[in-house]
Parts: sequence; C-alpha cells; structure tokens
Amino acid sequence: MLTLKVITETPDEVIRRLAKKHFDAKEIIGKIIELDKTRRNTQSVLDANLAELNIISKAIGQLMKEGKKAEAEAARLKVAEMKESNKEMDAVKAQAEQDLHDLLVLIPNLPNESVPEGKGADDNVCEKMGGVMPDLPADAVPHWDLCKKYDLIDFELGVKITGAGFPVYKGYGCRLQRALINFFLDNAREAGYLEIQPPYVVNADSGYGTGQLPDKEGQMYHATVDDLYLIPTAEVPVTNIYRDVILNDTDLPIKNTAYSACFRREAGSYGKDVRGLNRLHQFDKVEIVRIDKPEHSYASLKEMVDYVQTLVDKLELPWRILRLCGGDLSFTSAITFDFEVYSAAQKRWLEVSSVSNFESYQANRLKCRYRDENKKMQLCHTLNGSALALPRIVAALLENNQTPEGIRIPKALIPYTGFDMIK
RNA sequence: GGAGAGGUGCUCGAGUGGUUGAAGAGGCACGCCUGGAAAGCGUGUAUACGCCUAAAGUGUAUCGCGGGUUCGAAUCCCGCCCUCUCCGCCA
Repeated sequence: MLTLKVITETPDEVIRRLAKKHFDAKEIIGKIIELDKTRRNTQSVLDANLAELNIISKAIGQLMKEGKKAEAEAARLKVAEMKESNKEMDAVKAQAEQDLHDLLVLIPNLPNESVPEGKGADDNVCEKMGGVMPDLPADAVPHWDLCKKYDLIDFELGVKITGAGFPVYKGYGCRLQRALINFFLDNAREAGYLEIQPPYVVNADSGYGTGQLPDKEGQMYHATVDDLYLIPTAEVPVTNIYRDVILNDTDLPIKNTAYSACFRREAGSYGKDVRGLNRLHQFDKVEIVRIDKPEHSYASLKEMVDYVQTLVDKLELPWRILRLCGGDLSFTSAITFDFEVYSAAQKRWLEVSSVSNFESYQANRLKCRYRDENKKMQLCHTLNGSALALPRIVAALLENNQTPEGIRIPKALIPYTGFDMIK
C-alpha cells in the first residue's frame, strides 16, 4: 500500500498519477485526509492525558510510601474520571486507524511516469523484439497434439486424478521439465541470484504481505483446516522472507531465485486461452526476486529485463517485450514489462514472464526496511520477475521446433535434457 | 495426536505489581590509548505514532498477540498464536 505520508503531503499528485490506472482517487483520498486529521488530533489529546495519568500514578505510589493515605485516595478518584474520557477517545482513534487502513489498501500503486497511457492489453507498447520466427510447414500442429503424439503430457489423465489444469507429464515430457528448471536455476545463479527453496504453502500473514490477500483471495487454493494457502508463485514465500525485517544498506540489493510449483485457481477462465498448456492450475516456474534501495531499483529492473532476454535468446525462441500500459498494470505494480514468446502453431504470442518494480508499495505492507548511509530508516523497493514460467515455454518449444523427424531441442538445453531430439 | 516446558531488546540472560524501555554479559559503532593492532578505558547502541517549520528535543505505545484486574502490569487473570522436549506416527 501507499504510505500515508505520500497521500497526505501530495494528494493532488497521487490523484493525477492514479488516473493513468483509471482509478479515480479523489473521493477516497479526501476521506483519508479527514481520517488522518481525526487520528492526529485524538492522539495529541490522548497522549497528553496519558502523560498526566502516568505522573499521577507515580505520585500515588510515592504518597502510599509516605503513608499519606487521604491524599492518595483523592488522586485515585481523579484518575478514575480521566480514564472514562480516555476510553472514548481511544475508541475514536482506533476506529480512525482501522478505517484509514481499510481505505489505504484499496488504493493501487502509483504507475511510474514512463508507463504509457492505455486501457488494456491492446495499448501495451512493444519495447523490443528478437529471435527468429520459425518457418513451419502448413501442417504444423499445436502443442497439445504434439504432447499426445510423443506422449509427453497427458491432460485427460490429470482430469481423472485431479481435474482440468493439472496435467500429467511423462517420459520426455518430464525430462524436459527438469531440464528447463535446472537450466533456469543455473543461469540465475550465474547471474548472481541466491537460490532459495521455499515452502509451497504459506500462512495468511504472508498472503497479506505480498498483496494476494485480501484482494485476490479467490486466486489461491486455501487449505482451510490449517488456514494455509498454496502459493500462486514463489514470489510470495521468497518476498516474505523480508517481512518485518530491517536490512543494512550494505545488504542491498538482495537477489534471490527460487523454483516452485505454482497453484492458481484461475476462476472464470475458459476457451482457447486455457487449451493445453496455455493456462494451468498447477505449473512450474523459476522466479527472481530483488530487494533494493529506491535509488537503484530501476537499474535493477533493467538488469532483470536484460537477464530474462538472455534466457529466451538461449532457448532460440522468437520473443517480444511489452511495456504494460496503465490500464493493464496490476494493482500493486509501478511498472511491468511482459515477455511473450511466439507460439508458431497456435499463431499467437504467449506471456512467459512478467518483470515488475513495486517500488515501496509492497515493502510498506511487508515492513521491509533498511538503514541508509545516514542510519535513517527507509522502505526498500521490491522487484520480481518470472525467469521463467515453464508451460508456455514448453508449448512454444514444442511447436516451433517440430520437424518430420521429431522435436528439436535448442542447443543450450541439450546438456540439461541429455537428448537433442524428442522422437 | 498425548504429556510437559517456554516465549523479554542485535544475541544471551535477569526480572512475580511502583523512576523497568527494561539489570548484567556479549556483539556492534564511535572516541581515548598505540608506530599499527590486540588488550584496556569511556561513550553510545530499538521501533511506531503524536507535538515541534526542521534539527535538537519531547509525549505516548510496545517485554509473542488480544482482552481484563489495578491509581499503576514484563510481573496477576482469561483467550489465542508460536517454539522446544518426551511419547506416538512417519518420508
């Protein structure tokens, strides 16, 4: 969430910038400013009263010691009165704080000034393209047919065991998964990321920390008996490592990477978007996470985008980078670059990575802070990106590399797969 | 799942109603000392919010979390959470 400070000190600026996300903040910010006034005023009075009470209490202790019972008794009566009015004021203050918090979490992050205007996916700006478009024969088939032909992934079997969106991988299909995971992790390590193996199940505090709760509660599988959630991405457990943590400026930037299975309910999805590997309830992903100083976070963002580009290049996939427009930006993101790879048989672009800077929005909720060079407490910036999500990479690899002899494996991956062709 | 023990500051650890935001030790930082270092000595070492233009300062809150008793709670009472040990189960 945004800090109260930025809202109360520069309300017009906040309203202006949120317009790009098509969020009309005028009314809500007016309420916040009012509530903040109430909060401050009541605290001032309340604190003064409490200070007086503390003084009297100490005096009573002293009087008792000296045996001046009558005086102590008089003071005691006075205190009883004051406590009554304090109770009311305390309730007012607590209510204002609660209301303030409830409103604050409704305000999305401010988009960076470089985020383009726009309503939705069509207005995203193509930043850069690369890789070579494959020249497939007319009878090229989509990955779900290839999965069947080479017995790589059995979607129907997953339906039997669990339900739609939980595919069963087999043989070469499994080996390709393992190869990609190791390939991504090794590359991340070489790029300076520390590998983490996090839990795949988190508590509610972690869900709130990264913003999945309360807004996106429906997206997560919830194990109600123990009140735990299956992670939708390794971002959740990894970023929450730094919840309620005070770092030193010398610790930053922190660079972590993690492989995890990811679980998403994807309620309401249907149609060709979810066919085959396009959208799953369970999938594999390697995530990169950074915690950084505000003044360095955009340099980090660029490094992350450049890094992801090296991955799709090594996999010899045609790719493009989109700079998301205001309307397509997620609630918590200040800026996001999406990576898409071209799936030649489906003839469509598939999103395989999303690299974002959350600036201090996530850190404020996480209470992830650091002491700067002047020993001053500051919120960190948090960033993360997929590097990469497997299913759509697999879809593109299978489709783009199909040949009459089998499916060709990109050179960089062969040391990981142990085979150069799926036959 | 059953039984027991316990949750105090960066760490260890004292503290069962009254200058305890918290002894003591360690760690860390700075200063003195030194040719340099070690040792030694001294000083400092939480966070949030409020007041103050800012700094300085100052007020309030915080000893797992929430509530209660009391003029006054780390200390007493109730509820919850978590950790550890033993037993059971088990990859």
